[in-house]
Amino acid sequence: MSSDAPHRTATGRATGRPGDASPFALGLLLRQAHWRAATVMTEAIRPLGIELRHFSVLIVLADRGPMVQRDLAPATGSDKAGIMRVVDDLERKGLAVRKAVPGDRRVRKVEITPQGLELFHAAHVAAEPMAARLVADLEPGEAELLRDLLTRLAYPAGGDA
Amino acid sequence: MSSDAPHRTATGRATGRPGDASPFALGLLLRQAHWRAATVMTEAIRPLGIELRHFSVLIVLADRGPMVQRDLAPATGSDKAGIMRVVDDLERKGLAVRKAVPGDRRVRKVEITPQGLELFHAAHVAAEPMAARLVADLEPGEAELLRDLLTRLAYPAGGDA
DNA sequence: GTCTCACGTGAGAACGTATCGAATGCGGGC
DNA sequence: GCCCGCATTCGATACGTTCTCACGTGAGAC
Repeated sequence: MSSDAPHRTATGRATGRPGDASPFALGLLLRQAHWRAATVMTEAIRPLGIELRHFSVLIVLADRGPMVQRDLAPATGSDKAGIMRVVDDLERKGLAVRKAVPGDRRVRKVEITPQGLELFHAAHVAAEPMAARLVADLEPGEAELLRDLLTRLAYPAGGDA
Repeated sequence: MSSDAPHRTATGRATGRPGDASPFALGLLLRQAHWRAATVMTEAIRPLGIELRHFSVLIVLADRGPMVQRDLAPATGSDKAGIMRVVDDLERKGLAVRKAVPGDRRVRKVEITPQGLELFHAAHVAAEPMAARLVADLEPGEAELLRDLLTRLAYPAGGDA
């Protein structure tokens, strides 16, 4: 066993376990961490009757106001067809509405309803304790540090150099 | 603006944008970061003819040796049915083989082939420069710090308290 | 004999891609 | 200046693929 690694790199091989220092370690960690966060947040908003894909659309609508479906797709990271289904669900639940745009008869502006805003706020109340549990193993200040690092990783300067 | 938030929390509302301090910010960042990492890594190993779901199985097989499909599912975070198809693909490509276990005729041990190990190594070579580009916006040492924080977030002490 | 376990298969939902239909804006021809 | 094709764009739909959950079959444990 000691002779089969004569010129191994300093990064090592992927193991998918804690301590992995391979080129794939960061991606594997992100997958695992995202899976845990998504599981926790899904459970948090489940009592409200929606899933994360619906909620991410509500976030964009609540933050940036009424929006054309065309711009909604890249903003949520989904595609047009996926947005269609989510908006269909939101409309069926009365959380958002499609409104015609006076100037253009082909575009349809999506707008969050007061009911949707109410659910949006309720989700925050429900998610706050869960979010605190997520970072329970981190020291004070480390959660903010992690957010900063992730922000720079997720949104690289200059779009995507 | 100053009158509509009499008792707002210190965390604010979810925006899905950099600077978000809501309970959902971490999850949204993890989603975005994971999406970027997965996209980069998928491109890195695409020339090898496999996808990430195949490669994550190869990682486990290369790290822990031959493995029963039953244990392979939780190790990769996938479902048993999903493992089935992935192992089918790997077997078809000659990267892994199903072997009967002498004592138990129902279990089938999955083992990586020399060809699979070769591809496993080649993937590291291809992924290393991509992984470096992923963390290009981070200062020296911050990538290791991020890995440490993510490890503690993804694998909380005591399993999942 | 019965219970449990592991593998495999099937049905259903979700996701992404490709395509269609409707509408707008533009440019050439009259 | 007005009208008619043409490319573009948005919304919506259809299709193939992938993931998830539930069930069936064969093998081992008690």
